[in-house]
Amino acid sequence: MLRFSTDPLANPFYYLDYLDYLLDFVACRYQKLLHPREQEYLINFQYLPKDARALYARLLQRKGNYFRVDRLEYREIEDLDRAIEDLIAQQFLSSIKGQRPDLDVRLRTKAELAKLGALEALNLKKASRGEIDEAVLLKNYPLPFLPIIQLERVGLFELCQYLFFGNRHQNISEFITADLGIFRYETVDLESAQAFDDRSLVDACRLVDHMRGWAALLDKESRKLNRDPDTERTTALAAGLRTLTAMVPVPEDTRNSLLLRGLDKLHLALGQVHERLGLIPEALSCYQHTERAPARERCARLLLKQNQYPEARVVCEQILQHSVDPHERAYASRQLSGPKRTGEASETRRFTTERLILALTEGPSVEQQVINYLSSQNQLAQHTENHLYPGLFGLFFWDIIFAPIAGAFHHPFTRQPADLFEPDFVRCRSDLFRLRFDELSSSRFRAATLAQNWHAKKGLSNPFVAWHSLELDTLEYVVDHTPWPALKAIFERLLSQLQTFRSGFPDLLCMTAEGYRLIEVKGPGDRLQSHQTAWLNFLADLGIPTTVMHIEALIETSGKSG
DNA sequence: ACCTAGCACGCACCA
DNA sequence: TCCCTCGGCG
DNA sequence: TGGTGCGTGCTACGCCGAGGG
Ligand SMILES: [Mn+2]
Ligand SMILES: [Mn+2]
Repeated sequence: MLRFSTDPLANPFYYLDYLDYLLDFVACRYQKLLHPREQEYLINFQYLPKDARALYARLLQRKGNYFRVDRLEYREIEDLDRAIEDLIAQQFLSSIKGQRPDLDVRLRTKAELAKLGALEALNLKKASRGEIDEAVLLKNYPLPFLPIIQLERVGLFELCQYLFFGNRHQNISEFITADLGIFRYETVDLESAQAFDDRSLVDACRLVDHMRGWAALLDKESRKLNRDPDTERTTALAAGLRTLTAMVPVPEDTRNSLLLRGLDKLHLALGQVHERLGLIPEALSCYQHTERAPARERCARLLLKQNQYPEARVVCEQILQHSVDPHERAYASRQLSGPKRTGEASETRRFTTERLILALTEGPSVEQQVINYLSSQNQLAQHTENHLYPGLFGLFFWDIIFAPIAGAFHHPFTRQPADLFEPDFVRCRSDLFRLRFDELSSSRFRAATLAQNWHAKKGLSNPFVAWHSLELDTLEYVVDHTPWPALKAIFERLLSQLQTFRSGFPDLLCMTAEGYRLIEVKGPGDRLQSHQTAWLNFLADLGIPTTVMHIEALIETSGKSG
């Protein structure tokens, strides 16, 4: 693995080691994807003095692009002014000199503005921060010079980061949290690892990511406008939404799943905002660009709203034919089964249902209170929910999940292979899976693999294994008390669509000497969700005792009235 | 994949 | 005055 | 009354301190 030290005493420039590693990694593997100008800037950067590179690395990790020089305090950087000069000379920083009066206000604290008399002069003693910024700027209140620098070339470093991680949310701090052991990652083979091999694809992915960011902003704005309406802002939002929607690219290379996944989510997000604004036809056309759930369901609902019954019916039939998403399927079958009658569920329930009256208290969760109750009845229960069978899956198939398939891993901080939730994840590893299923039919192999991987991998990130909420004993107990055909069927269902079927498992595992049962707790007002019903039925069909426990609050009859 | 995903909860609306 | 959020940090 | 739809909030490293209310 990587040899780093995050100890600032022993290695004051530890964070620069990380940036250097990342840039070097990118320069080696992605040189062909970088434009000549970009390569040039990266070389210039590496030739800068250490202080300058360190300052840049520090600022790159901070929020925003503008910084007050008088507020910079980094002990390891000996000559700050020199570092700033060097960075400015190579255009990695620029100096803001009076061109941005808004920054002169925004980067000062309220206390500072008060001391300068701005608040008193403009009657802003009780104003909020936002009002102050606006008013001081508007009134052009004279403020003394404030040295401010602007971070430049941010886009280039974002590009490098994107090439390294293959996503927008991981950054240099991964190096630190990993080195400190806060997150631990499986070691993966990075010999020929490349996240991208085509610049236009990188640009497309980054564009889609940016657009999703804007879509998220519009989403937030539309929620706000739903709460307190404002016609002017609604018009502006609709215009922005139209513009953004018109900009959505049509992918040239439809084989790249990273891009397609981003586009799917973008279409869904835009459709939802349109819906919230009541722009039904526009929402429909967004949803029609993707088959990712719940796009088809939203289509059906909107068509119904427009009284286009035959069209809605067709979409529902498509859902039942092509979608595995339990929510979509439940909706579609409800619609197609005609006018609903009470008590008639779309899918017959094969699990049992119980009622339990408890004196519910404030603090602990309903699930915990049921565990306490069961414990008072001498029954041992744990809140395992989505961690039990997926956890077993993760441990039994660990080496297959992290198998060195081409393109699956491209940096050292990988939680999961890039194609984990793609439809052909299993197909690309079909021999491995076939063999493993064979091996697992031996109870001895199951026991050995479970314990072995538990100890060998303990603490390493795996999307299916929640180390903190599980114990080996519990897993061994469940493996011992589940017939292999049932376990196999659960794994196969999981594998049929990992993203969809990794959730919806019952809350509690309740263990006795003879065997276990699974309990989904439903507090007052809580209801079964479609994917929960689907798993409950599936598990019950396998002969695993499965119960929904509806909790009713014990009403206190004595005490104060009212 | 914290620029998410899964879960519970609360309220409105309907027959 | 306290309390809360958020950003910086290892 | 139960069945729905839909919005919200919580939680994910944890500590510390500045800033704001
Ligand atoms: Mn639950
Ligand atoms: Mn529950």
